[in-house]
Amino acid sequence: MSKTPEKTSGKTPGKTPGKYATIQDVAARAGVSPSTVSYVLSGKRSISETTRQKVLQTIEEMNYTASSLGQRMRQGKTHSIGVASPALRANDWSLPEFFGSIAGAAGMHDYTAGFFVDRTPQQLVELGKSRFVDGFLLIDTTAEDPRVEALKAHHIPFVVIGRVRDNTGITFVDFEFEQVMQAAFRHLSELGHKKIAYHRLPDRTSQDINNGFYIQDSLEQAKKEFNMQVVEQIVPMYRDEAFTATLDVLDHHPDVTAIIAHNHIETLHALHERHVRVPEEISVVGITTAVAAEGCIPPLTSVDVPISAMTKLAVDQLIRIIGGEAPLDNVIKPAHLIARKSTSAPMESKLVGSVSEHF
Amino acid sequence: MSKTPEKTSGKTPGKTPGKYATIQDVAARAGVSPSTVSYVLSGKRSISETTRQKVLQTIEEMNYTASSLGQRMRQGKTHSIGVASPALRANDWSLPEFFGSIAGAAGMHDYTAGFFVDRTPQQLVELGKSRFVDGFLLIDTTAEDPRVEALKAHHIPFVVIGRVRDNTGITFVDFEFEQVMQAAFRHLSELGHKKIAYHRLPDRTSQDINNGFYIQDSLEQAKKEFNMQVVEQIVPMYRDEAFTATLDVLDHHPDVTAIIAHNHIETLHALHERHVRVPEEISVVGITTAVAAEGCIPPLTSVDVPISAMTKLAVDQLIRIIGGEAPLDNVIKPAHLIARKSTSAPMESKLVGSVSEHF
DNA sequence: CTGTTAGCGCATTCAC
DNA sequence: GTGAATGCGCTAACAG
Repeated sequence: MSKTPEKTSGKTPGKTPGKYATIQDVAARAGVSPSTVSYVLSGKRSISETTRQKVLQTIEEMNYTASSLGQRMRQGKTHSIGVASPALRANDWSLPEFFGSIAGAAGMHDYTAGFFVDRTPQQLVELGKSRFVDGFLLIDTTAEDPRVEALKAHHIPFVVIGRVRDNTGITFVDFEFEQVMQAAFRHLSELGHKKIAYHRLPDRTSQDINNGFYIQDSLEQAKKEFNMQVVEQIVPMYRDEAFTATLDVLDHHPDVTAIIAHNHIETLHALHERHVRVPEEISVVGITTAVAAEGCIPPLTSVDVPISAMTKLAVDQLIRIIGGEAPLDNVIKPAHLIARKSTSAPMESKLVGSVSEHF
Repeated sequence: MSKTPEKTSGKTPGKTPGKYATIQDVAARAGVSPSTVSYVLSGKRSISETTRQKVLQTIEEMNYTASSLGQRMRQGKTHSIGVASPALRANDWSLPEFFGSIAGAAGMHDYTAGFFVDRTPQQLVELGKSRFVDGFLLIDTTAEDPRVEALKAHHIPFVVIGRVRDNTGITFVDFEFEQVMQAAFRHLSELGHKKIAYHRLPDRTSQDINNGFYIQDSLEQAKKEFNMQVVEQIVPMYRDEAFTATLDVLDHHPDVTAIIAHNHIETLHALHERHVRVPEEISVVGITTAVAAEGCIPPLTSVDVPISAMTKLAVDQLIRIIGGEAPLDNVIKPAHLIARKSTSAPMESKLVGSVSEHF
């Protein structure tokens, strides 16, 4: 199959505008009007089979692909959404899943996702007003997030992944963090655990990240609901302190039979280093994604955060809003604990008060 | 009047019902022509201070921001680049730095970076031909990468981060992998190490990922250049096998005084588990990013891969190409070993042949 | 069933 | 120094 050697011959002789054929070129060559070509492509009205074939063939011959620039211009939309994120954490293991799923979800709607790291609210507003993007996905929101106010004030479409303190009038997709601890406590309680350790987030984190609030609340609720002794340790998320904290539990709280960990990786490494078998000697519950949990040794019992599902939903909502449709109801993805291989009934000998009873 | 009686598109001065003000609106209100407004904004020709101020003030009043849609249309460019990546590895620690730096570098040129995960060469070509993006950054290229051929055949601008087997006529930015082993060997040799272990990549990986070739070559060179005993172990990148391999070294090669590791995380964990002190008892050299290396305990001596610098350069090159300029010369970022805290002189008692000499 | 036509918002030539 | 006019490539409203 030989490609047209003379690229310039598509239109007026001597004219070499862009290097691609336009819909006009195709129409001229096929002897029809531009709108016919457009309709053949979009299928928005019926075309006689004869002309359809002719147009299709010409498109093939000229190697034509519709310019999204023209389409975007005509439609007044950029077909791209912005993901506004604060500085990226260097060791966030959920990031690949996060990026991948956003890019994938956007792609299904023929949208691109562009990433805007660490931009000011003002910059985001400019990006929106200039229609550089059609709207934003906001991630890692804080309780009082200035980006939310700014975008709202300028009527720029956005969806929050997470929540802020005052969620009235905003569209969000979040995880049911207020049930996380109950789910974990319930599971451990049913297995017979009486005394557990929890790597609590430091207060500053709790205030900065909105999830912090919900998790703290959830912990208080769980403590009321279940008769469980809890050793609380302040452990910043994503830091090596979780390693030390775990060793601390082993050293100073030998009767603890389970650990609920935000940073399960470090906890597992610490236990492994001390040759403490999981779950035979101690159970571990994480809060992470299914992919990460299944990758653990042993596969981690975890309250799974459905990142892909959440981002997909968020993208869907954003595109509804961009398209002028009313968004669906806000969704808080329920927290479910998935029992994998890192939890079991506690060792008899370690059970609180059982030492004297059994020996 | 036009045709539609109700579809007043905001042409009436001072009123912008739901849409944004256009350059026409501003011009009308300021009593000048659209081109004047345009020139005030672009500074591409001189404007009398009087009108300049008036226009600027009107822009302020009407809260006008130029539509990038119109600009893109006029310029024939989308102002967005695509990053074409195979499936994202779930535990690639360099990903945040990678994404962040690409987004940042693109932002400096007023470009967005969109991520296209796991697309076929054909899909990428369509994306380019439809001017959905202006060009591509190709990452994780293989020796014979079909994406390269496809994009080249259709004259779609692209830059490779990495290299392919035949690099004639393509623009790339890469790291000097062919010097990595020499750098590591030299450092260890200077410290006095005589016998070391290397976690070699499996052959299949070497063929799939172009880096593999260069690293293997580098290893052969280094073995010739330095008088060093080398225990080679096949270890897939990014897998737990590195953990086991490290334990193997400890168990079966007690006289090894240093390890060169592609997957330093697992190696460090294994050593930590066995209570082997780094660098007192064994030295470790990694091949990773500065950020990751500095985050290690102890801070890792490493042949640093300058991800941010490479991506920035790649983005710059791509944007030159998109703009019709000739790209600068291809760059291979030199491999430098940065000595941090994970290497030191070997233990006297472990030195090959030294046991009998000293005791 | 198909063609004509009018913009989408902007940057840029050409006139003055 | 400034304004008027011209498309960029496409879709959709309006005629046939």
